[in-house]
Amino acid sequence: MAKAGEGLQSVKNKKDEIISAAAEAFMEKGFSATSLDDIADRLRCTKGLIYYNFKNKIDLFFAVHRHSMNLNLNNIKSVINRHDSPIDKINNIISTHMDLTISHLPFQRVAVMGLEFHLLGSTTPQERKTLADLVEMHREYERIFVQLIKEGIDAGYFANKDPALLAKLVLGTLNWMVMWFRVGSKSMNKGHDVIFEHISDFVISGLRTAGD
Amino acid sequence: MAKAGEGLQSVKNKKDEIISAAAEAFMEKGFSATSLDDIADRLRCTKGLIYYNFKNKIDLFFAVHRHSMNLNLNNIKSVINRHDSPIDKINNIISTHMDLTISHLPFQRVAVMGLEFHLLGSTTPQERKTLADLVEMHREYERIFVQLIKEGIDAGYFANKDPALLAKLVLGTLNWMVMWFRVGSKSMNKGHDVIFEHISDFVISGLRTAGD
DNA sequence: GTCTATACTAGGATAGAC
DNA sequence: GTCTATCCTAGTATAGAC
Repeated sequence: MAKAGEGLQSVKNKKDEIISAAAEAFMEKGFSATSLDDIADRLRCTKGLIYYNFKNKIDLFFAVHRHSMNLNLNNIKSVINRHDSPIDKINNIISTHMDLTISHLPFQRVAVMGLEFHLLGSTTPQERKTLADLVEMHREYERIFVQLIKEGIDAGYFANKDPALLAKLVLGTLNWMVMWFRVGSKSMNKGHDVIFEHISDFVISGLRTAGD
Repeated sequence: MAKAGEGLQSVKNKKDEIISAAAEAFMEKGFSATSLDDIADRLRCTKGLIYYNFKNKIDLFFAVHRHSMNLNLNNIKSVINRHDSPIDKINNIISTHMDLTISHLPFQRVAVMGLEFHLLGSTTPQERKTLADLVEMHREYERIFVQLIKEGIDAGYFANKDPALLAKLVLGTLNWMVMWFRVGSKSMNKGHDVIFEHISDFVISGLRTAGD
């Protein structure tokens, strides 16, 4: 199992503290329903401090979102740079993704929320640019999956189907975890390793599409 | 391919019209960010009319959510009542779910949103009851998947793994469609049938977990 | 840097005309 | 039934004290 989330300094500056608190608040209520007072309350400070560190609410959300994507990309890249076989790479990338999900649930929730953020029309040009950057980070993340699947197909491990579609299916299975995975949940108390293994098996074998 | 969505009268009363418009608005902006004026604008009426038909905003959202779940449950039940083999049933339920997703995208989006609605604390007892009902409908829907997977395992089609977990993985793959599927999207212009087939293959083969 | 005002507005909700 | 007018709270954002 890959150790995810390293490379984050645990001594945080104020900005990082706000980002963490915001991630938790956004996870619980979503972007619009979360007030800056909600976030400030978690930090035992007032929203004045938030405005000192961030331009406004959407700016803070973007910071959280960017933090999530950096976390994901850094971890996943360190995995694919190892010289493993395609099938090992896929296995590692899957377990890294799952590990990130459970270790940083609030950030993963925000990453998913941000993905839904069409944020149609009402954004300023500056915001649009930031949003485009973030979307590009998601694309980059997805491209890594596409690439690995492609390699797996070329190596004869996986069925010869559209890698772009397959990547979306794999990411669907993995990302949906944020909907049902709860730390310390009783209904799913097998222990994470067993869950990880089952999910990994499901995805790999889905990619093989052997049966018929 | 199952024909989904029949049994909805196309001559709608006002309540249904509002529900449809609300579903579209909620899909675009989410619950909190959607104003009643947004919904009223789509209908070319004023929010007065909405308040005449629904108690308040959350009440309207619940109505949309309930509508979605009824649609889903009715369609899916008509499929499993046919006397097919387990493997055919699974195939049919998957294609029905996908068909519902693309035919009623706004409602499926709302169903997913509603699922995220922990709506923590701030709800009234009455709202809590409604919310519990809706969650129960999701559970019922999921139980159908669990049951079919169980049958598939017993019949020797699928790997002997926890059906509850497998159902979550299957539903993850399927539900995640609402995140990337766009009607008339250019990037995914294979035609729906091909996409359906690939998704179906992926899921079925994931359930088999044959490989090792 | 952090907090305490306080300004300002969007938007949920209601009363009452038609 | 549907709309107009209005109320009013919640919550973003800012100015300025400390």
